[in-house]
Amino acid sequence: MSQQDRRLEVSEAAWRVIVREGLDRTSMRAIAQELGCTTGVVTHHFRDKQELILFALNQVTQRLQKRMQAATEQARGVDRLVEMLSAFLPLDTQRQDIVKVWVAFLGYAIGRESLMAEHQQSGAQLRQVIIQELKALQSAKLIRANIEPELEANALLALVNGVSLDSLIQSKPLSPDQQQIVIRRYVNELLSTHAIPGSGNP
Amino acid sequence: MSQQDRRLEVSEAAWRVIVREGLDRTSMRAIAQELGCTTGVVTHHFRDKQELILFALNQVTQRLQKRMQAATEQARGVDRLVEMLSAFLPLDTQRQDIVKVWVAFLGYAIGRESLMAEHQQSGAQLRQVIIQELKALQSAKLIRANIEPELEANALLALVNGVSLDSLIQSKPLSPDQQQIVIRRYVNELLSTHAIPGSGNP
DNA sequence: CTAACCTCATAACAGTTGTTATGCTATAAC
DNA sequence: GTTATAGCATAACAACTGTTATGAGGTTAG
Repeated sequence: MSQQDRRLEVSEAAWRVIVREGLDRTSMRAIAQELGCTTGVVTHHFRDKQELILFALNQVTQRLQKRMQAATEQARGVDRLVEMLSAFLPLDTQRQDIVKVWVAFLGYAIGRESLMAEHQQSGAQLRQVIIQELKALQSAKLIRANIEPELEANALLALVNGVSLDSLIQSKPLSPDQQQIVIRRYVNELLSTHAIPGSGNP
Repeated sequence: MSQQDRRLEVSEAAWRVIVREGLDRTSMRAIAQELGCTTGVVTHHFRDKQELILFALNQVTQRLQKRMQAATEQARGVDRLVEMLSAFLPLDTQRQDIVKVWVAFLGYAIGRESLMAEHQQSGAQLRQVIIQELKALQSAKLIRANIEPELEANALLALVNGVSLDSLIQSKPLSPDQQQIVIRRYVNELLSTHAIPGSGNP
């Protein structure tokens, strides 16, 4: 087993503890115990806890990007945009865990400028991908020309993030079908075949 | 100064520490120091830390509800719905702090069933208010009759939550104007005068 | 005045934290 | 076989945590 794989094992053990017990109770000893080892493993493969936390956080964004990349090659046109956005939705237990870990890290980043910067960086990357996709759809005349991709990219990511949170904080959360309906409803608003209401375009 | 006021003072000191240093670094001693006292004040007015955390969290939801209530009495029709939703947006520094504290608590609630239940409870309350408002707008024939208020309430709250997070995790966050535009764009989709596209209504 | 009480400072407690140093064991190099 | 190194267990460290007990000072009630 390579060193990189061992780091991944530690990181995944950390994930499990975070989801089960919370980030603040995710101590070095708890991670080691989850892995069936002692803290020696953790300290040997990671300089300190901050490096471990950063590694585990990067695993979150890396998996999300991988999922979005996979969705990119699955469909075309507007459907592809919807698929890309759906990659973030907690439609299965795996992605539900990702959301939980992500939220735990986000809350942990409050009051920590450097960690919040990590979130912003990965957020900016995702934003760029969506912007590119929106511009391509505009060129293909599939969505309206009078919308700003930079604004709508934020809006779409906001909606996806919000729907993801919904599964955590709502006692009656949206079903997987409903989650995608909500996304599609907003995307519909961007279609070029779509009637334009009075307000909303200053 | 009444006991209740003193509890509020402690709670507000806790807020400041949370926003500045993060929830996990918000110790009893840090709160006391922020207040200019010792831990004696904190331990005297709160049985233990859990009670303090719960009180501070309830302050978040209470303030949000108060803001929404105030918005309710300010406008009518669809504008009132938009105003109610805008009450949650981080349009000023005060509400930005509320969002930060809220996110910190939400991340803290991961792996803590009881705390997450608190979030779900307040979420359910807000949901009910929005559902009632949507039903009223349906009765007034201001929004379409063929939408499900229960679903759209989740969607609207999801969008609001997502836009709030956007101000934290996006390097180029939406401006206050843009935030409301996004909300209004989705609400427009619900208007009865609005054309209905092919998909999106199963 | 005196006694009760509320408010809070102080100090000590046991437990947990991240970090570090040390040493064991197995594998690989020569 | 000897040596070197990687992988890890173990233990000890100081710092910090929430909690509790004790007592001081000020206010109020009788």
